[in-house]
Amino acid sequence: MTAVHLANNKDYKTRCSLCKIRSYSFCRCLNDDQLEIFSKVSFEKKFTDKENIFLQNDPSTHLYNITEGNVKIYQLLDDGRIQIIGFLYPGDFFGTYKNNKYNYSAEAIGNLRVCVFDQRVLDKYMDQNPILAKELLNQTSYELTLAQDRMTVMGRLNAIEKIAIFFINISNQRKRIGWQSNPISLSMARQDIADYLGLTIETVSREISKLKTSNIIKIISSKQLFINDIEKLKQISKL
Amino acid sequence: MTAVHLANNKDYKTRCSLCKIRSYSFCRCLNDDQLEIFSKVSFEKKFTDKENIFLQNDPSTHLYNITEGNVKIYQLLDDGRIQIIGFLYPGDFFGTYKNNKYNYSAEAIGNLRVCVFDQRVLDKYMDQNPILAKELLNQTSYELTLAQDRMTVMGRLNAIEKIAIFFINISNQRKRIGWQSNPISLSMARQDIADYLGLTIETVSREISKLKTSNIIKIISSKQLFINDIEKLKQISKL
DNA sequence: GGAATTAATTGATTTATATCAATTGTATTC
DNA sequence: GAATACAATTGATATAAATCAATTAATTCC
Repeated sequence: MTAVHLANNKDYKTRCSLCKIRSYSFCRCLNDDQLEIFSKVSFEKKFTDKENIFLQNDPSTHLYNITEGNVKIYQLLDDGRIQIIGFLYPGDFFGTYKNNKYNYSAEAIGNLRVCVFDQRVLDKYMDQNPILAKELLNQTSYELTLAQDRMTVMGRLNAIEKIAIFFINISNQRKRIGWQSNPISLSMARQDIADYLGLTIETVSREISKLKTSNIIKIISSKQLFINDIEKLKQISKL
Repeated sequence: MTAVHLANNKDYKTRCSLCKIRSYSFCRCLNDDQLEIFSKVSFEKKFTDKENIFLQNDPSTHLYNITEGNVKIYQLLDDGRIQIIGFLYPGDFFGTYKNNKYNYSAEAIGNLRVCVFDQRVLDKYMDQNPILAKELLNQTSYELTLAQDRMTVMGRLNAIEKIAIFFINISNQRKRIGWQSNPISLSMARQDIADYLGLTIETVSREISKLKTSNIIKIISSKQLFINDIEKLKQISKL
């Protein structure tokens, strides 16, 4: 088959056209013809649990889009202190669209499938497809508002308030991708929650226990919990 | 003069073509012809010290670009706690490019001049000028990396480390716009520094005093200080 | 399925920062 | 230029969260 033949054949299935999470992803803005080309400027890659996708300060060459699994992005200090910047889900993108080095390290949580884009190729592609540039701008702007909200959480909320908003956010995240919002599952370890909220594992554990004792949540298992009183939880979170 | 006449007359000066901070601003990506049109989709507005440009949760209609002066953007909690998200300088933009409401309040520090863009008009303009969409994406991506760095500062650095990195950032910011990097001026009050770093005014004051006692900085006046030992300051900041 | 390993919880104590309070320093105003 | 108001510093104490330590719970692996 020639390239022209491929482009004209409506039945031919590209990787993109088969993609299940496309409607949650930045590439949703592209039509079938655009997608045809788009699937040629990207490729798929797999990672396993705890595998690094890239490290902070590595020369940044690619942008990644999650198609399956979860990713943890984090920054490390010389003395070993860690700050988890975010937990990412299918449809989320990470890496960098431009800049010269990655601003954080990225690690797979469980089995992971990502769509990989070469920065320069993506950049060129956008010149022909302003709609994609606008969509990426949209998504990045939204990411920025989330990051700004998190500054307030990190700077001004106390431990119990941080935990409360963390649970509410997970619940909302589930709703957003069409899952039931209530029994929520904590895919990450307690230490990861601590490193995400700027607390210690002991404080996280204690505050969760307090929420349990006051019957606001019910611990099904250490990684699975039921929110008994969402209103009280919202009230505690202050946001 | 007709519109055609205007567009062809190279001597005609639009507001944009006279703008002094354009080279530091997202509109630097536009050529003269594009700028001609661009200056018609924006207008100028002035604010005085402590005046609000907009409040958090106001319906978001405009994007602002600072041409002169400084802006403080912040989030408020019901109980009065405040988190300053950022201090903005000429060339910085704020507000929102899309979304339905502003994610923070914005207030003028001193006399302020801004360039105001209607969201919808800007959005349409980008369809014709992908270069502008890409430039805004670039800038927003960069903003996002700064916000991510700040998560680590807020979540994992202690008071003295926060103050150190704050001073270093101001020094770098000055370099970036071509000012001398050393005697730095703190245009904001101690309380604002505290609200920016997630500390109290007393802690900020004490930590600054410690840096003075250990001769790392020299206080010229409460709003003007000289960095004696930038290396030691960097070392403290951990970043 | 029991031993070994790792993760999470709970307790005791310390510590960094907040809070409360007073003082000093710096503008502003008449 | 004294009087007033506001901003910044310094001191004493309280407290939320960290640290250190032990125990319990949940996985992993022969």
